[in-house]
Amino acid sequence: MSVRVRFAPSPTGYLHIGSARTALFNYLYARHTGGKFLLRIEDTDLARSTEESTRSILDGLAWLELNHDEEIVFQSDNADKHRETARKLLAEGKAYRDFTPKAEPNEANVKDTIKDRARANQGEKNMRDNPFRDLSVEESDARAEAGEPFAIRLKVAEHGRTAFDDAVYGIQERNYHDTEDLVLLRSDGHPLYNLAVVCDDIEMAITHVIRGQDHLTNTHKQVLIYEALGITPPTFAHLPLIMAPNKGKLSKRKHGEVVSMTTYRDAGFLAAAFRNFLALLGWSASEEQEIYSLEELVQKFSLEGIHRSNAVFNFTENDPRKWTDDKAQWMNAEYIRTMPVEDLLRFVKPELKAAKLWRDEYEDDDREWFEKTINLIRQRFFTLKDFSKQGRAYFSEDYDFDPAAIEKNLSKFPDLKTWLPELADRFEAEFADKPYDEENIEIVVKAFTEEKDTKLGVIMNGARTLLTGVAVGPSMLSVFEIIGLDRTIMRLRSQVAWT
RNA sequence: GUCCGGUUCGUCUAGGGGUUAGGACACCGCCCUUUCACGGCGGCAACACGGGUUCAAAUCCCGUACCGGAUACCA
Repeated sequence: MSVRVRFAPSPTGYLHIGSARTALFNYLYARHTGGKFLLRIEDTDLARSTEESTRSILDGLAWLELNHDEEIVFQSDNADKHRETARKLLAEGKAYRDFTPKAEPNEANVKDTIKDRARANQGEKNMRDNPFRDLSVEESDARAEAGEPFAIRLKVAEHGRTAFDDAVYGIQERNYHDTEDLVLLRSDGHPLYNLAVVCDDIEMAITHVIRGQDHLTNTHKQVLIYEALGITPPTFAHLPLIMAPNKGKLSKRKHGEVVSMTTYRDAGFLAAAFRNFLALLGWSASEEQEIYSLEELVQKFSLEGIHRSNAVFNFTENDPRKWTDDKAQWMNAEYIRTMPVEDLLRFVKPELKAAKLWRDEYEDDDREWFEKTINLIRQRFFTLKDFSKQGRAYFSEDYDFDPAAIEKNLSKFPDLKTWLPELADRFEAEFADKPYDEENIEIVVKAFTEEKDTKLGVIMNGARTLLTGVAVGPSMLSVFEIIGLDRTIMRLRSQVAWT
């Protein structure tokens, strides 16, 4: 039977880094096995689901290039089928009506309330003590017909255990004793998560459920539903969780945008690099290679390579340099400086366009210059943003001067205020009749340096500041050449940086 | 509380009876260089703890600690 997996996010926010990795693993497994990667939006929680969130998640997946097969399934569209299934189980005596009035959840802190309640039970709670569990069919029917509201709960047997062989965690067993008679259908008629998931997974013919480890207990409940339905459950593979630096939960509320996929897109990350980084969080091919193309990931991915322990997404709040995981930043830089230039150009173009630095000539008349420039400046860049920020001076006359660069390379050497314009004159004279290339530039600048009885670095770094606005970059000889004679002369004469 | 899971450098990880416990990122130092966040070389740094089993344990077993997850008419 061919593999069918699904990524099933609930649209209650943007695409979280953990969800993105789950999607990636599902995608890789599907492609590796030649199966299908399906998408299902779990929007059964009407109160929290939003269309905007769905769009944001879809955007995130599109950015990561995790294209799904077949039509997107919206879980809410299947509510009738879910209800039908619940009624079927009720009719078969595998579920029962619970007429207990619905308890309103404490809005403020649902999680804590639940935890406190569970703790208060001291683990002594009998999961089978629901008074309506053994209500006679006649009475149950009568009360329902009389219009009394009820929820439908699964009737979990007194003795026995659920068991499944997790592809990552191995054999998982749980006594029925520890599982409550879970609610399948709310008293307002809305199907609940566990029921909906099972129905849809069956409907979609899912063969492998790959999802976060936080679903481990849900899986036992779902196995129960499969058993009640008489259907063989799919294979489960639970993924270790991605934690915050303090090993606590990585949450949208506490950690903000670092966990959102769109943040990385907007910060100038390459999808390929981030995908690569994500793939290595909780999975490895048991080898030392770390840079993988998508094709390699697809080829090497296996459920066996998934780890059992949680991974930390490492970043330091309030440290701009380490706002996100170091390795993710390094990997992005690695991609930027090593990928084929032609590929990189496709990503640089929209970046420059967005910054209003793009000129169509870069694709025809100036293509050679453009490619050479990108190739030169990418060596020290970390993100696509750097092309429009640090690299701005290569594409525009309207660029800023980094105060630190001025301080370091200009202010300390007041002579440069007259020397640099002088160098401009020298360039103008010297290059009137010879090629403005690195070799000749070096000769001229060195001669100039000797005349002024100063160090080469003083002239070079002063020029760098004037020509590029920043203190870092490629070899100055290359910079002179790539900026071109006219712009070099103009910028060396300019006094704006000095004011 | 109860159930479940986990624990190798700061982080991501390799190794699953005999290894100088390997790599990557980060950090530090040196080199290259006109500066530099490129590059090169090097350094720091880990088997949670306690018992077993064994000639031999990071590796197998048990316990403890710690961390995490779940515990809802949320998903």
